[in-house]
Amino acid sequence: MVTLKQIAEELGISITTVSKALKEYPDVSKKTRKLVRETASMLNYKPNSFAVNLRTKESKTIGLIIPEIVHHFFSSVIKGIISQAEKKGYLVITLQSNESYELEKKQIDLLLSKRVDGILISLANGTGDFKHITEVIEQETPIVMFDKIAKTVKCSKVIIDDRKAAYKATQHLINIGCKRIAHFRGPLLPQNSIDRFLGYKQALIDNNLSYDASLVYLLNDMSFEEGKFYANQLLKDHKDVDGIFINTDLVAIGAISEFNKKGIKVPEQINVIGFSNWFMASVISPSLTTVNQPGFQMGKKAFKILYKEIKDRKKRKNISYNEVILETDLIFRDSTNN
Amino acid sequence: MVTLKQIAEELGISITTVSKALKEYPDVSKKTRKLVRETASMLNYKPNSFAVNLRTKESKTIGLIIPEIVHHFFSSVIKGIISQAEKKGYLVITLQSNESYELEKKQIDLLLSKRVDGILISLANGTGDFKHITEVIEQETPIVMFDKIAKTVKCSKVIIDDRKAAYKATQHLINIGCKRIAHFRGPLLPQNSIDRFLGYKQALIDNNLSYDASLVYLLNDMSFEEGKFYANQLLKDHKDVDGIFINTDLVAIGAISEFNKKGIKVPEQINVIGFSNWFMASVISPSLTTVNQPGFQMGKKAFKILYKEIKDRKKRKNISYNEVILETDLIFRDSTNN
DNA sequence: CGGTAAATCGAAAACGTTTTCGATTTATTT
DNA sequence: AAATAAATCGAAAACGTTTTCGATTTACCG
Repeated sequence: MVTLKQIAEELGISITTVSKALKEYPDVSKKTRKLVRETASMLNYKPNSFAVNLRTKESKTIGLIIPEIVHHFFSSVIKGIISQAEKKGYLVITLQSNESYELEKKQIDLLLSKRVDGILISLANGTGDFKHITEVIEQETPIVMFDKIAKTVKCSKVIIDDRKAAYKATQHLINIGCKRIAHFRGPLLPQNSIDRFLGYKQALIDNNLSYDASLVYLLNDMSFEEGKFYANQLLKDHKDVDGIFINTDLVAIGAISEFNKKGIKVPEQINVIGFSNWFMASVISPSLTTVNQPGFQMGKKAFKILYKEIKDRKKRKNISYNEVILETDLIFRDSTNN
Repeated sequence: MVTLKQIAEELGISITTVSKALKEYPDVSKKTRKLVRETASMLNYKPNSFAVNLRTKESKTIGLIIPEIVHHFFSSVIKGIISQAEKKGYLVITLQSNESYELEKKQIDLLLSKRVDGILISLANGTGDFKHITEVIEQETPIVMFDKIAKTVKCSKVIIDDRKAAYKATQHLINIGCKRIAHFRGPLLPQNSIDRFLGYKQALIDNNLSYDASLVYLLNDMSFEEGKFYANQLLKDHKDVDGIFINTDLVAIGAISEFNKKGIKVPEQINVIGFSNWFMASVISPSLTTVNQPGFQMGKKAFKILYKEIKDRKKRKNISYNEVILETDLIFRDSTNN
């Protein structure tokens, strides 16, 4: 591997001058600059990033912690982050917390000890304690949370308004004439499940439809099978239900599949709205009306904010936390009688 | 940030001894070892990885280049790689080539200049020239290719036998009585499309079914819409087709969706087999018979091989290239009349 | 041509670690 | 107690870069 020293020796000048020539310092003549440039590219010189990192105290690398990689929404976020990072010359180290608080903590430590320039994180469902996050902030390493966040932690965030989105979805069900609307909700953590539930409830109340707790089903693993199971359960419990707002598309698809099997017509007998706009939502039949969750944009935005914080910290500007709420919209398809 | 120097000063001993005490060197007494350990953890010492990298010339980081992150198969591979890498103390920098040869080349350069310890890559569809890969090998940076590989390049590889898998799928169609079997094939690159086509063709020939080129449709973007389009086309061109082997699940799902729409019964009138076993294959109706492509395992295996090469190179052992072919199996579902 | 200003260069320190090898201390043996 | 062996320590170089600041050279002006 060729170093500055070798170029210097080749030309009989000092390492200093070589270094400066390669990075537009004003105190090196055009002649030697050109010379250095030429021999550098001739020898195929590549700066040793280990040395650069040590010297400049930054690695142009950020860490990313995601609960689950194999997931349409999250992989879209990853793509957004990576694409934006690459534009700014940053690389992304990705880790998966597997929805485990313990792993998440270890991974934060790992990233800090690798001295990444910043961290992007979407919290694991099980995470209820945030000391590992606040420690990052105290260490002055920029961090921004996205999607699954901790409201109480003071740092930048990029989210959607789950409550509002759920409200709009439920409102749509009401607008098209539903009177008895069920909800398949997610677990008690993360916050998103709660917010979607609250949006659902609020929409009912605001439209003078009585809120009936027995119409709300608490799911655990949010799987296709669970969708089928609770769809079946719902049919047993409440014959009069004419609409459901479901926490996530996969479950909604399970439910629709069960309805199809049982001969219940969607949307004629039951209107179904999902959440996320997974790719397959457009592909099943009937296609699924759902809330579009802009993963790619969320990733881009999250990186942009992190980038700004990294730059500000470098300039010793006092950083101000940013909280961005991305717009969601309802995608109208065939599972609702629009 | 606390350094070895600070610990040394704190205890009035040399940096050398501190360093040695922290890494099980035999020439430091148990007493001082204990002392150093204690103050290190008290001061929350974390070795500066930039310095460690510079000194040891390795970063415990590998690079990963993937054509497309938002993709069930590839995200499974990523997950496999990251999970395995973490076990061995390696971090993974992920880049997306977007199926572009030019980007792929740049990203290889980027990773090399970051001095990753090794590279994992699945080639972009457009990549027909492999100089950027052979350069990596010449630079003595371990590299292993997976899934979309270059057969002519001498390095370790992890793949499935696309040809065999396609053969088995087609054979199944024949076994259940299909006489006129169509094929929706992928573009001329990557090699995988070719191999799947060849497996299809071979199965026909081996079973004394004449190969009819007009039953093979060449797709471009492998999308849901294309699946619908060519399913429609097929119905117009060939009324007698009773089975299709389709290059990838998404297209197969498009085709089934079109058949459903047109009132063509699957599998009664047409048997359909896909490829990949995407998650949604089990979710549509009828559920899709398909070839299971073990992404997670592929990721794990690819990292394991890379890891071995990294270790071997460090020990200056002469490395031998490894070519692993993972088993695939046919998942029998409702789109074929089994 | 002398003197000043501007342009150009390089020595050296610093980043924080690892590791070699020689020095010193302690323990063991005769 | 002297000699030897074993245990313990530390100085210093090295990894390759960046950057400060002083030194040297060149250009410019009167």
